[in-house]
Amino acid sequence: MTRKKKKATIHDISKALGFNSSTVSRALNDSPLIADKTKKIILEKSKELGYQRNSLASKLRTNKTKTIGVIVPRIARHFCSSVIAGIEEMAFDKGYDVIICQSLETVKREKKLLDTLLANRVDGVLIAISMETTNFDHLENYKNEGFPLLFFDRPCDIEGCTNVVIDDFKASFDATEHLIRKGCKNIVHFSGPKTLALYRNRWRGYRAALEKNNIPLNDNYIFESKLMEKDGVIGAQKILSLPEVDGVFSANDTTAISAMQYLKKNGKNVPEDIAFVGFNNEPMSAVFAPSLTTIHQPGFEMGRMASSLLFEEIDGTRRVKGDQVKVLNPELIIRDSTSKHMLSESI
Amino acid sequence: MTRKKKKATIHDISKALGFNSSTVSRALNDSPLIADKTKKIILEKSKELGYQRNSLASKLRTNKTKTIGVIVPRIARHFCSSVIAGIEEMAFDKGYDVIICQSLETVKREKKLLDTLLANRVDGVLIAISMETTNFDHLENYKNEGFPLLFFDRPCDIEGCTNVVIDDFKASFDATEHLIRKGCKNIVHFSGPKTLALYRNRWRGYRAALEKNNIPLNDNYIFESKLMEKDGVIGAQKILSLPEVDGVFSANDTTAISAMQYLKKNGKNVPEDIAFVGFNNEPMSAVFAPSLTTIHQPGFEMGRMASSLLFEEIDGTRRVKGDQVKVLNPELIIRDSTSKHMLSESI
DNA sequence: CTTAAATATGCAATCGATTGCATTATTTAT
DNA sequence: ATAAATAATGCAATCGATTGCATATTTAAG
Repeated sequence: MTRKKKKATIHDISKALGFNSSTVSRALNDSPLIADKTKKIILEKSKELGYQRNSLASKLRTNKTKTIGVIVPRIARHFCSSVIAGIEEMAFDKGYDVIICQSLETVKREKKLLDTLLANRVDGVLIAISMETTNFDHLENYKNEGFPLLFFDRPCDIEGCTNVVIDDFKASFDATEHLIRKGCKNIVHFSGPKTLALYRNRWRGYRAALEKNNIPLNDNYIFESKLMEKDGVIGAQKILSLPEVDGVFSANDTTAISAMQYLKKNGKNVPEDIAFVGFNNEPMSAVFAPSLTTIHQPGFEMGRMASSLLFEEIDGTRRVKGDQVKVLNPELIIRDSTSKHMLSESI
Repeated sequence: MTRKKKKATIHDISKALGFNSSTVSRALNDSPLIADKTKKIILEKSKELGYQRNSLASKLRTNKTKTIGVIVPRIARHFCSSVIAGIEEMAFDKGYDVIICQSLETVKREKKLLDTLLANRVDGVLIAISMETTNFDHLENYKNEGFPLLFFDRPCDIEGCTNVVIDDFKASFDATEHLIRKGCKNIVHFSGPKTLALYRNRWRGYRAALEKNNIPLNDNYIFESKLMEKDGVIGAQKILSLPEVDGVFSANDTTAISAMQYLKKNGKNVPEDIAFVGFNNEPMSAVFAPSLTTIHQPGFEMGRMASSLLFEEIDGTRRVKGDQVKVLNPELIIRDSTSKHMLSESI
């Protein structure tokens, strides 16, 4: 009873009507070769039989899957899901399907997913590599098969690949300078793994802002971690032992908030004692008290941009030589966590 | 140069070695029919040629895709992504691939996604239906094809389908009674669309708790909406015109927090003037001040449970007659938004 | 040293849709 | 009215892997 019904095929339609299956196929694809009258008959029969194209067969034959793969570290991450939203919108317009996967920040899963996508012959892949990914062989191999591969958010220097990123350097520069303008002199930076270009760039932006404002660099002020919640607590503890610290620029919001919570519990006031700037503009950052000044990344736009570039590559409109980089502009969102020292503001 | 390389097939291996392609196929599938010596030779050659199975061909031939589809309203939602995490873990163990899709709460997309999954001949589908879904024909049709279909979170009464849900009634009952114990007498309920069984159950739980405690029901206290952020603002405005209200049980956290923000801005104190209980245990609920008392749903567990039931159905271990329901237990997480009136606590 | 049994490999059909080329039916032009 | 052009349909190969059955090879048993 719940036995899997055999689904109708073009051959069933063909037999039922006396047309050849090639005619049926063409009719269902609305080919101009087929007479309108015939199309109508075939379409009706196909509805009657509950026909539905077997994509597997079609994809096998045509060697085109009209499907792209997307690998993100974690789909629950607000930024990732905005990018996905952008990708899906664009893909929908172009008639592509999207397979979404999460690497959970591990290379092992990343490799496996890439293999699966390849086995399913997706037409191209969009990827934000995992934090663990320091060796790029699997990505290069994939690229060498001749399939379009495009990096977003976390850039990667592979011949023939496009990178779509935001200007992390500028964003971090602005964020840090904002702290400086608010009067901060001793600014800690919560950095992610420097193996990722993205975190290196944020770190560079931070340093550049200090240098430009003649504030000496202090290596003790750089806390490198995976930027998880617990790393915020660890960071806050370190800060408590550095009483001169009056500002923090964190490379993500989660860690910033976790640190602020810990500091608040331990008698420090934000922003009066220590000002905070985060990165990512997570929903919780607007809701936390004090609300967190942070960098908004145009995730949705990035998704649209990345996918449209990928589609151009797939249909041959665009050829990538060397490596190409598209840079999107982030935006500093000023909130309460940096509202101190209004006096020293230039406005 | 970036030309798509033709990928090696079993026939290439077969030609290169002089074995028949069927032997190659069996060898690559580690069939006991093939001599170990031969397997080794074939495996080596396949590596040399960079062979990778064409899943499309394999799936077409075997009529088994080893892939399941998951449709959720929105992958960014914390609860959804925990369910997905649970599903992926289980699927990984069983050697299944997972295609994740989001309906964005629209029936139109839901239908389209179901079609696409069907066209790709997934072995089964897990779905949390969209808020708009009041007509179940597309789901029944899918089910009638004889494919396993399983509902989670948002139950749906279709012959032969299993539902995996949490006990919304009990959770809401507990949540409401918690407010009552804290001394609330005039409790508003933010409800979702009553077309969804889930929200009906939460509403029933709320009513039952009031009845049990001899608190009169008041229809003016039921605010029905789609539970978006803006609905929290609307709810808060209504509350301001009902000065006797001293508690709110919201069917989700987002709306609760948005309402609390608005009330705070307008001079009301939470929990002193109005206590709040939410639903879902979103990350931001722990971080908002005051932190929100809420219902935690075991999303991860639900994902594991739902997918393992689906796999049993796929491999025929389990047969579903009528409709089967698995109920998981939610947990009340008590935080600051209900910390008033400690005196009246029984403890 | 046969014969039966067991092991290893090959052959060919199959899954369902697509498509180049061939064929037939219908128009159009002369 | 007939040749030429155009439109509509059919034939058969193809995509790549799998698998029931047939065949060949080896091993074991008598």
